Amino acid sequence: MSDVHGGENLLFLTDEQLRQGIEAMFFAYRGFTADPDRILEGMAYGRAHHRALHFIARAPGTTVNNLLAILGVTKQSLNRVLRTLVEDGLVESRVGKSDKRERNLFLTEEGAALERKLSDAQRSRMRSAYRAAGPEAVAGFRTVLEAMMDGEMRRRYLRLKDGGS
Amino acid sequence: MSDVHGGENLLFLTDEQLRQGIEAMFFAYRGFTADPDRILEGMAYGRAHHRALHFIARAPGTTVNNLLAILGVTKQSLNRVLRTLVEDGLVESRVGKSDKRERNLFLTEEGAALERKLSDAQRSRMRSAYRAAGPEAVAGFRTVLEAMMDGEMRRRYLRLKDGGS
DNA sequence: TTGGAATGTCAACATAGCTGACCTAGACTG
DNA sequence: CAGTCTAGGTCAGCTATGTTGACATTCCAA
Repeated sequence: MSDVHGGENLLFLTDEQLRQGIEAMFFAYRGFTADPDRILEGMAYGRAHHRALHFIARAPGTTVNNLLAILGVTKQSLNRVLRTLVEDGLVESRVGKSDKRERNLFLTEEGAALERKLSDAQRSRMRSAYRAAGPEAVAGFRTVLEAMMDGEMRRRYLRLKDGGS
Repeated sequence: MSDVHGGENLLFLTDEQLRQGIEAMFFAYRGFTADPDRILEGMAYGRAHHRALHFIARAPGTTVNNLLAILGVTKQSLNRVLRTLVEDGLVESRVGKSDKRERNLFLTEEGAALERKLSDAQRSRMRSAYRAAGPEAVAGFRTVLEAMMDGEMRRRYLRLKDGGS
């Protein structure tokens, strides 16, 4: 009965607290995407293109299937995005070496340049937020985000994070 | 010069660390929206309806203009959503008392029921994440999210958070 | 050699955002 | 009171991004 009023771990989790977390997530995500969106507006690209560029930059040579799973969209949807990126010379799609059914995706110079531009903008905001909040807050931030992911996505995230490819 | 190698606050912010934060945000947001999305799929509603319901529940009697500013969409876009919610009897739109040009928005019983269902699902995930991460991580999470918002959105968020309406 | 997996393509559609134009009603101001 | 501004609604049309379903191609593996 030492936990009768819940202690930190329960008292803490009022609906109001949770709702504030939900709203914080909503407003913060808007900030999170605002800068790349601004860069992309006017170009014929959107967030979907940004995401594709990001993960190709992150894991050069990744396959379409892998990208599909990371992004969680249908292949038709991804394909439309990928096609425009390939047509515009930002992404190169090479037939797989060991398995020729696969396509390995790479950024061209131009693609890498755009990715860097988007990435820089997004990192810059993240850097400000991290600096303003301090190292301990950042650790907590990461911990909560990880706990919020779906199991499958968490596995992918962790693999990217400390695996590499 | 005591900060010559940056101390915790700089060393910390390698591009790799920042990228991990970006990816964590991406994957976590997917989890964050997954449960309400699942509930709404099949109904004729989507995330836009969820957001409208949420903020009307949060600030009953809010005006269209206020909602517009919070959601950051055009009135045409919001109107389409609001119209279906009113037609379906989930939201009530009352002519303003002091200013009859305004419309004050309220949830009906039915609207409140759906909002609760969506909200419960989303809170439930948030609660698990908070519990798993612990109170200190939660505080850090909130701090970083606040720092990540655009100025205008941060003001709105804080007003909602400790103002009430 | 046949079955199945990986990839790509076409068509059709839904959702949710956008712009621009235009309307009414009501409020405010000279 | 006339004129202008504000809140809201609506119409038309566009874009980006997602969805299904159907189907072709390529090629690995049992």
